[in-house]
Amino acid sequence: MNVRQLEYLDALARERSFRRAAEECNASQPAVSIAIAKLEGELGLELIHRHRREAVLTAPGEALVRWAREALAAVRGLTEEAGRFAGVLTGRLRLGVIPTALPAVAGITKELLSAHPDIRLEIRSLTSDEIVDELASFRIDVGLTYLDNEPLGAVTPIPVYEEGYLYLTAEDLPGESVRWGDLDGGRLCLLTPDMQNRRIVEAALRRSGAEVTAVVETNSISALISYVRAGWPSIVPDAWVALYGVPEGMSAVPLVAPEMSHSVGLVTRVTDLPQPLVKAFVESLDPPRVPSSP
Amino acid sequence: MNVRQLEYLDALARERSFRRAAEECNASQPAVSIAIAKLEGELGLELIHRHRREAVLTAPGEALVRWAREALAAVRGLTEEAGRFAGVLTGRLRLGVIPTALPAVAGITKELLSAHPDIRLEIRSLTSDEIVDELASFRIDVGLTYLDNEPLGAVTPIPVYEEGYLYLTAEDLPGESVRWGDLDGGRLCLLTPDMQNRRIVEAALRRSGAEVTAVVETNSISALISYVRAGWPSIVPDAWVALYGVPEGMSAVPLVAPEMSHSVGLVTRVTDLPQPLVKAFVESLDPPRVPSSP
DNA sequence: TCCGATCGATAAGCAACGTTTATCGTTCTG
DNA sequence: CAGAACGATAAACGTTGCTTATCGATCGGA
Repeated sequence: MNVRQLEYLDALARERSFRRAAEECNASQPAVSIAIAKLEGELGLELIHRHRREAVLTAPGEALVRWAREALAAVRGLTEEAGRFAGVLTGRLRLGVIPTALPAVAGITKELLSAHPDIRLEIRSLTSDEIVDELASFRIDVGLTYLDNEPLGAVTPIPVYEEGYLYLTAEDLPGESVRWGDLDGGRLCLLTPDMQNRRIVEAALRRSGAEVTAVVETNSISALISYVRAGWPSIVPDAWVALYGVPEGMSAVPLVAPEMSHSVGLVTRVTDLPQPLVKAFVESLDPPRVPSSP
Repeated sequence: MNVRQLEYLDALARERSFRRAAEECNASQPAVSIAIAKLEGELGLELIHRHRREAVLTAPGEALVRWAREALAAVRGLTEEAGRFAGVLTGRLRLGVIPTALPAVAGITKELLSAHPDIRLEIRSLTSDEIVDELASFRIDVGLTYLDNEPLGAVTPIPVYEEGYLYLTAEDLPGESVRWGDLDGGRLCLLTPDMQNRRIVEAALRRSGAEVTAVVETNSISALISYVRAGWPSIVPDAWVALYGVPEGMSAVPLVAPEMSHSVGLVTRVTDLPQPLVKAFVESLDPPRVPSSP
């Protein structure tokens, strides 16, 4: 049994292709073929259906890859810990982020990167559900998501900042703020219902008795803002405005009555042996940062 | 990085000797020397103080061996799982047992062994503290210990049987039972105070206001019973009597007022990915067994 | 139905690795 | 001071894992 075999198996499970798995591991396709065949021989099991066009794991393969990932995570932990002792933290920290928190991610990770220049970051935009999944299967190390809204999996939450909500429109607004109730009857552009931010907004509107029409739904906040320019107002997280500023010709005012906010923060796997990179990341947040423009 | 290197490191940490570590891994001493040197080279760290006579881990070594054990446990899990799918559960299940529960261990594991003849058992007599330690450092897989008395570590408890207490003496006893209070002023032979059973007995005596003299203290229950023969009564767990029967010329009666019992059971590491061998063991306990003579 | 693309398995050659036995220098012990 | 035990080193050897090149099989589109 070899660590390399486990890496191949993991990549194979993820990519469903010998070629792509080999590429991901910086190896040749036969290397993966042979290594997996040898692993199957050692274990006396078929791990992969080879007759199909798509390389799909068998039931045993599916079960075993979980252990492989567990082992690989430990090996990664070992390597990171070694780097820590050698004075330089190295390795790739894989971060899953919900779309609405993406503008905040640079501010949050700034300290970590400057303190440990050898760390590489991998940022992936994921839904909150995907974050829980990928954490559990060791495909990301840390998630950045809502902490207080919907049930999380078996994760350790670390609050980072409070997300507030702004009303963004192309009109000139008279006041300093808008009440949720004022939006009643409005025609808005909102995120798609599969995104948690949309569900948060819906709940706030419902609580204040406002009914709105979602004229446009999108899962991209950039698209959202472009629709605001085109005339449909929207509700956006304040972090986005902090990053881009208020676009020319638009106004952004806080939504009040009530002034709502939701806690956004990191989630990590629960473990009694924390990954050094993750530990360094969390410690670099001290004192807790709020998102700010660069 | 190689699984074999991690095995060597683990064995080295345990044995504090290159030679013994090599022996434990069925390898030659230079194999271990070279592998560790190579690992140190890869990580850029000194893992072991070599100048001393005793090979002792450095601080980084101590930290890294924890990750190594984590990885090795996952590899073991993978192997066991593979065996499960192949139809035969194989591997060694390492069981740590408090001395007073030793007579029960055969009864508890009987089902597992007959259901899976390829499983090998390793039974080690440990104190309850050691059980928690060795579980955490992956040196045993399951513990058999008291569940309800003193704080356990981060373990999952599974009750197995209730341990009751008998008064064992070489005299003829008139009644069917003895009250704890009746022992006041007695001269007994008891286990040493570092054993949890002794602390349980002390607490029971204190509660019923009885004061006794521990004429002989021992950490071996066999020695205890030999002293009973020699004339000093004692208090023994009922499991021992169930195994050996009441020795010739002695009497054993339950201690009552109150009739006390303590829960004895298995403890396992908390994990969301249970070891197949451990899982099979726990499932083999269904329905819960009580210790019985063979 | 056939051609081309893509997939994974196989073959052959090669370099690197892990292991062994034998031996050396050092350190603790009686 | 002699002997034993320890770990490092050297040399030799078999194995492993990797590469490139190629094959047979399968799927999709004209």
